[in-house]
Amino acid sequence: MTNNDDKLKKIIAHAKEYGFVFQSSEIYDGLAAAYDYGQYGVELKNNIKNYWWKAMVQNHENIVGLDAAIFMHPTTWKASGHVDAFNDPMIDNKDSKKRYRADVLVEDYLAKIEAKVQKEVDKAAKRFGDSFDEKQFRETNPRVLENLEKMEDIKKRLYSAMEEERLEDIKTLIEDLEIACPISGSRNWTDVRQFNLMFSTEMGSLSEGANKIYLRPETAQGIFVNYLNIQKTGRMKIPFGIAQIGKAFRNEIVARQFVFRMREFEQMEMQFFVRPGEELTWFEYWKEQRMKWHHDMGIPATEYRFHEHDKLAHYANAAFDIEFNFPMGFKELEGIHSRTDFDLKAHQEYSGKKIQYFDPELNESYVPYVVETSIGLDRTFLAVMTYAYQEEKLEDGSERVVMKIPPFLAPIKVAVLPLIKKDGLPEKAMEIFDSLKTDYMCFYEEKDSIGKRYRRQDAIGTPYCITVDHQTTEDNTVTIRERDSMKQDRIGIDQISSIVSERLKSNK
RNA sequence: GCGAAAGUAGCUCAGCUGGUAGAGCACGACCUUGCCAAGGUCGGGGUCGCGGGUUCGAAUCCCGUCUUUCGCUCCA
Repeated sequence: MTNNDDKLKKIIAHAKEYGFVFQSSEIYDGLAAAYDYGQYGVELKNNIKNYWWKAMVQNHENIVGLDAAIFMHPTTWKASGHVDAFNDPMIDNKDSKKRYRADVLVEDYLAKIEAKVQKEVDKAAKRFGDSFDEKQFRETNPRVLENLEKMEDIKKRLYSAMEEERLEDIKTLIEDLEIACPISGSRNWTDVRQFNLMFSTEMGSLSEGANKIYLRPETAQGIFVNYLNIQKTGRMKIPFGIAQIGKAFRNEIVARQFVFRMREFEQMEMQFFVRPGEELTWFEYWKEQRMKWHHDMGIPATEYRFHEHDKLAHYANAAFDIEFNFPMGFKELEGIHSRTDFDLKAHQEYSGKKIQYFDPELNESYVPYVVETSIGLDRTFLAVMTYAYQEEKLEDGSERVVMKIPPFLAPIKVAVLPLIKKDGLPEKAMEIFDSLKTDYMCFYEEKDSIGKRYRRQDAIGTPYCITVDHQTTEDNTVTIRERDSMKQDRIGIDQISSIVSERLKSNK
């Protein structure tokens, strides 16, 4: 446990020192749980995206891409269920540390008054027998009237405060009513806070005046609302998929563990539309496909495992996670969900547009079922970093830190290094650098000793170093050093490109 | 949100009971060397997180505040 905490810390420190990941707005003391990808981080991230896009879109004739806007019509989130399920005012009791929905606390209080009234009514009913007129009793009995009036007053205050999101007023109401925590019995409350998973902002251009609009909490809805567009313009036949890479935003109360849980993060999602009834077959198919994608990356299979959800979300009828062995243990990396027709049906209902597919083989129309694969890009990045980060003891007793990033994902593929910075070696090396740079991300450096430069490339995971020495100027050969084995071969300059490209391919 | 810890150079940190800031590494220039983090010379860089208080004098003591990290809570 301690070792693994250390490992995460080391990865974070290494990521910063070598330009992979920086704390957001660091010069202003940083912003919690927001990170920026630096010069090498962005390369690694782009390579991961590219690997995914190729595997999903390029290699499937029936999957196409999409890049939807982050802003979406507010009704989208009503249809998806995000607005209702996550728009509650919450309040914490400082003593019991329990969190409650503030409006529910007040509602419970109202229910208690109502129960009191009911008791009064029941008592009267018993007393008067058959001649009892409940309506009349409620309208005339002073004690009942007083309570009913009180309830009306509370309701008015609560609902207007809720409607206009005056959170302080809800708290004042709770204080006025002297509502205590059912567990601790204390009235030591925090302020009421809106606990919504979605970030919101205003968009002034909507016709109904300034309107609340959300930053999407998942990329999936961008796919669902474009289902008709793509199916029609692409003449897509079921089964088919739509893939998308993009940012999503969730206002998590606690976001931590480096890039594992951030409030702004990037997802790579594919929604696969299938015939109703065939979704579980496709679910199995994608489960296997996605795991294969991870294994093909070059990280040992033992670092991954499946985890089945025992509690299903409202939209799903089957759900598996692919978990990765992060420094903090096995955690979710990707989700494969059978989302049924929940989303498309909801959008059909809210938009009034018919979202149906006419299946010529079955000769019938239906709302397609959806199998989703949704992977966290930042988490995949962290998975690669976790696997790649290695501290090695060398034979001579010295240590090196090497990022064993799968070569095809490495930020820099080739570093070109003149052995010394004179005798025309830098010029020769620059020539080689120029000949390679259009095909690969290359790096040129002539500062410091050659050993130091090798170690620096190890630290950013560069798989190959080409060293130009005096012999190069005589016979056009260089040495190529391999990152993991540290072995060197002497090869001709004209062989570099084919050797490198061959080895980069073999890893995938 | 609650609890704990921390904040001094790019990084890791030192700075004892108050006397106007240091080290190693890193960085820049030059010299020397030349295949796995070499050596030398010179140099750049910090209003010690921020605000206030005590004091002749605060990185140091006191109060407040912000931020980060960890634990708890939460988690479609």
